[in-house]
Amino acid sequence: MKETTLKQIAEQLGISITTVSKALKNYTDVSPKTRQAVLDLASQMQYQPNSFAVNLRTKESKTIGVIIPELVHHFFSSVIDGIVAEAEKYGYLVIIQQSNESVSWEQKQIELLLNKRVDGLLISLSNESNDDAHLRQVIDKEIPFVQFDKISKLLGGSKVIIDDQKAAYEAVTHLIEKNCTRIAHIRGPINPQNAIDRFIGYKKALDNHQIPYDPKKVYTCERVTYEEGRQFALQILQDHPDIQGIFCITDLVAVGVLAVLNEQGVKVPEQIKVIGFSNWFMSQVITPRLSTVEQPSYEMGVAAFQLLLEQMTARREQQPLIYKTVKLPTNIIERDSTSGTF
Amino acid sequence: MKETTLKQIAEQLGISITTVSKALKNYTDVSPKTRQAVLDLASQMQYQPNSFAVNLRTKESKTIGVIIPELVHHFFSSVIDGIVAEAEKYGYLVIIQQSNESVSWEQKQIELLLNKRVDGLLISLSNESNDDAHLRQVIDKEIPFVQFDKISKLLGGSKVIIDDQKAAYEAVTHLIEKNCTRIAHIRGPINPQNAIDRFIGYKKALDNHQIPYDPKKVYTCERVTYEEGRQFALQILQDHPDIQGIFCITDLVAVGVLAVLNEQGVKVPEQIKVIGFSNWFMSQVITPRLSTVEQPSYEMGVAAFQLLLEQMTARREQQPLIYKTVKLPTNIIERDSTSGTF
DNA sequence: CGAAACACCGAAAACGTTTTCGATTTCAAA
DNA sequence: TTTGAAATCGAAAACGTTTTCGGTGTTTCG
Repeated sequence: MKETTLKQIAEQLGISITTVSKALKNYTDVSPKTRQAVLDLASQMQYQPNSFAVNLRTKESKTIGVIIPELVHHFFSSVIDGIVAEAEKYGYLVIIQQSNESVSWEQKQIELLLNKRVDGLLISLSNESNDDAHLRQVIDKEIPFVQFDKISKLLGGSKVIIDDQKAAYEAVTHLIEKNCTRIAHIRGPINPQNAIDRFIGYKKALDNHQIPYDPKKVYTCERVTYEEGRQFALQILQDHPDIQGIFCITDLVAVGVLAVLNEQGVKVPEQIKVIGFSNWFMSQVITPRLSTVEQPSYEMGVAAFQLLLEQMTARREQQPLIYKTVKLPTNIIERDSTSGTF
Repeated sequence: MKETTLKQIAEQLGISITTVSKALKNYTDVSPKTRQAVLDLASQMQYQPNSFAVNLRTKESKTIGVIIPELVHHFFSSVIDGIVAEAEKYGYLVIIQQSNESVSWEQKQIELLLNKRVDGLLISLSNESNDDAHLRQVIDKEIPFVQFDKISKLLGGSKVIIDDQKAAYEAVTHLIEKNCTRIAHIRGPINPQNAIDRFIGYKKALDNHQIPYDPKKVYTCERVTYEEGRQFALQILQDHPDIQGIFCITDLVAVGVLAVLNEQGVKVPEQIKVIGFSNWFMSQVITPRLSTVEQPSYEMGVAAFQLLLEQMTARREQQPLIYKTVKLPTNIIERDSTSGTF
């Protein structure tokens, strides 16, 4: 009925707890004979080390924490997928907490996870997080820590990102190559680095193709929703009836735009071309199928865990933490919403 | 630099560890004066109990495990959302593992979580799981345990489900009320209880409305994908050119169906009406917007945790576990894909 | 004034493991 | 036969907390 412990095995075999422990952990100072006896009895009694005791003794939980804005986003659940899969290979379990795009929640979740004494932390910042005081403590305490996707450039630690500027540049260039010259951008909120970078990429692409930048053609989302996509689409039709291309901060917004254009009888891609970002699953099943920027979400999770693992092993060996930044490649996926030229 | 411990506080104050511990936990046998002194110093030194030690001592981890087939499904991430939110209220953290629809993985994940000594387990079965031997051990060990959504009727423990038969009955009846008489059903795999129940609901609805059941109009998915939706749609158009309604096991499949009908120039809902299941986010943004059965996913997560909590507290108080089954209500959401009558 | 009640505190055990370090035994070499 | 090294083992401490139980010292009441 009760759980098997080292003590029980030791008593049954008439040897010490120490020897049992050593036998199970491949120490060299235990004879082959006793080792075998221990192994046999242990498997027979279905011995499982008590992880509470192991944690206490080793000061490790073999658990990492992940904080993301929202789980119910295809991108994030896909990143998590990658993290969990990679973590599993090394015997780590993953605890996921959501910040709900609020910096105070983010703060709270960090403390929760630190109290649970996770071995490391993976964070994608909330849109609200322009200030990073609550993250400083993580750095200061030397907790292994890596940021992914939505990061703070000012903050130390490892990072896994895509080249948002380049990706946005390519997306807008894609529109330009289709002969779009009047191109609007529905951008993300002010704080997040990736919204900023994509906006810069948009401007650079215009600039490099001798298209004048017009701030009136830029619309700023607050919450990056389907609804906002719809609203801005209407707004754009009203403000710029001659618009030819729309570059959206994310597919969700682009889908909202497409819905409105569809309702208003505007033909896509014949009259207006639309490109999104992130390649949500949804994008390939709507009509017209949405062109977008593919972002390696699963791979991002894998890479993030690997960087974290480096730090965790460094820490175990009392060595200074290694901070790296990994940039993952993106690529344009051309579908119906940008096909053909004007 | 080092973590604050009870010992440090005790030494600073010249009292015993015992008293410090009691002061922090509202024991009655410590004077207000010393209590205050302890509280002050503790907050000043930023004392945080070492959870490893607490776990070991209390034999609780304040952590629960969740096993789902796949995270990257809107339904499941939404359930998880509910679980995490509710768990947080009671100080529980959540570890999520995926079975990838494979029974051997499911087995493996259960063992992983049990080894980590989670206080309870929440499971939604994989499609493969017709056999439940690997779950018996959980029941036998008296681990608090509740199944949700995809359950095994044979297995004990608490359960949170919807009334799949009723929901499917209503969905098909909805089609019939729109004057559909020739109705196909794209069903789920053979094992999962909910696929079976929805199929039964489909048959009952036909039966109750004097429509003969035709097994040729039933198509069985193996992996319940968008692609399968497309394939079966083509098949249906070929087998039953006069079909009027299609009831799909899930929205994802329905979206595949819609795509094909669209490509083939079949008008929805004018020529064929389609209804899905689960109300994925996608369903309200495609054209035509998909009618579906709303399934309370977030609420399912909340309810599942509550049932688990009941068991966990019962267990802590050495009382027999309470097993309950909760059925959550569903309702039909009518959108464009079933609007109008023939 | 004596006894009983009360308020406050601490020693110690326990949870189960890992690891250090010293002790013992064995065996080959001198 | 002695010596030294090698092989094998175990005692004990440590990780940090919780909780039982007994021990003071003080107050209250008959």
